[in-house]
Amino acid sequence: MSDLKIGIVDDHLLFRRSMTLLINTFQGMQVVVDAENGKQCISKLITTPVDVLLLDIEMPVMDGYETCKQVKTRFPDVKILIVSQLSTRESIHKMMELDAHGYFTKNCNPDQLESALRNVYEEGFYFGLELGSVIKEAMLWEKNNAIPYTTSKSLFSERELQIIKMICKEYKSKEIADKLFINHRTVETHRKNVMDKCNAKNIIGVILYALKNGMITVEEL
Amino acid sequence: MSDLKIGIVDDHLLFRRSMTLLINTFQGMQVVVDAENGKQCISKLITTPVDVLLLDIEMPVMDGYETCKQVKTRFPDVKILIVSQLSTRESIHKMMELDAHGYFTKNCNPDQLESALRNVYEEGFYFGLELGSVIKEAMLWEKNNAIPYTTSKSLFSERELQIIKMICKEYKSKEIADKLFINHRTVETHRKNVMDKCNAKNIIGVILYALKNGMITVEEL
DNA sequence: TAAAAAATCAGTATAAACACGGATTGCTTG
DNA sequence: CAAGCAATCCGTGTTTATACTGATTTTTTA
Repeated sequence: MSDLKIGIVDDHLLFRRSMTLLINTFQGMQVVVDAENGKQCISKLITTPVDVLLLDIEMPVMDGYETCKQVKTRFPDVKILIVSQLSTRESIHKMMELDAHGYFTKNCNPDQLESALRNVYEEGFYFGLELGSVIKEAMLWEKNNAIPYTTSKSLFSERELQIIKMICKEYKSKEIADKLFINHRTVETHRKNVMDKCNAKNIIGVILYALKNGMITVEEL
Repeated sequence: MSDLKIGIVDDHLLFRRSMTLLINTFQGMQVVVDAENGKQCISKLITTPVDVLLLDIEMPVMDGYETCKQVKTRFPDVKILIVSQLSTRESIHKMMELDAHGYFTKNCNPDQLESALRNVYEEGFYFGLELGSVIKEAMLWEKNNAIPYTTSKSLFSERELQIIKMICKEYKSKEIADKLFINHRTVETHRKNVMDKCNAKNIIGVILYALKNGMITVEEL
């Protein structure tokens, strides 16, 4: 049986190189693709096939979410393993929507990485143990258990998040209202609601809350 | 001659382990200390001396700046090499104030890491090549050259940054004024000034500008 | 299908932020 | 020393955001 071919996509060269070294110490695995962003990754995959792709979420040029989508459609056999600093409900849910094959944080144990790569290839999916509580709750939900799924949803609705992002673009309530064709008082209601949701005294608290929890990123603004 | 003893301080286990592997491939180097934060690092250094300490800036519990200070006073022979995602003027200047022995970003080349470790130990300092432009300007300044240092200073003054941080804590101008024993109109003047400095329409623009440029971080808030 | 949540609109009032002026003090620097 | 800048103070007025209410419609979900 030939080696398991691994690809790494991360914007930090040092991380890529040291990870390559680490992975090459694992029996029967070999890193064959190394890209610093999604665009580069896609073009490399055309000439060099991989079995499992290690994909960072936070990247410039083309981020992990977009890359994941494209790889799945263009190279459906490639298993995708998301690597991230974030372990929020939101980012995990977002990944599940994308139907990636695994997820673990940079805090994970090297042994976990080895099993992650194997599991993803052999069984098709892997979850880092450090995400246990989140996964447990999701499974309980699947079993129609007492813990309702709604409690684990994103704190903000899509609309609210949209408005928060526009506030970050320095738009005033009136301007946002005009762009969304709604009343400016509605925008103000949304502002009030999101402030209540995260116990913020003003909208700045909401923005920083969203940033801390990865609902929005500095890069996208 | 015995091996160069290296210590790694970073909150990401995976990064520490893979870096350890990478460094151990370098001739005459060995990682002997591995800590996930400044506190743990200090206690480990008491029993296990190192020659060079790889120090991450962004960490919970005790960050890189504080750790650097403490290591320098308690273990003056240890050379400190800062590893960071940031390569802003501010963070570099901050490091220079702390009198660390080297600085490079996580984007650097593995070969650079090897030379960094050697240079730091043998010559006492190292700068990553990717910081070239910043260093060049700093050197030109030292030579009393045409490029004035003031043009490369942080956009915001210390006072302004202090106030921006307090705004992020959801304090109102009046509350900030009370805490700093100044007039609330003065705080408003500061708000106006920083908005002008980065062409922001409101204070939210200033906060996001500061975040984008690493003057403040989501973690510290 | 009934209940819950999200999205919408709105009145009244106050508080806070921002705009545009101007000014003084002290410190650094060419 | 003159110029520049940071930090401080302030008056006047407008705009925006927030507080405290209440409500309807549509969508989602249990």
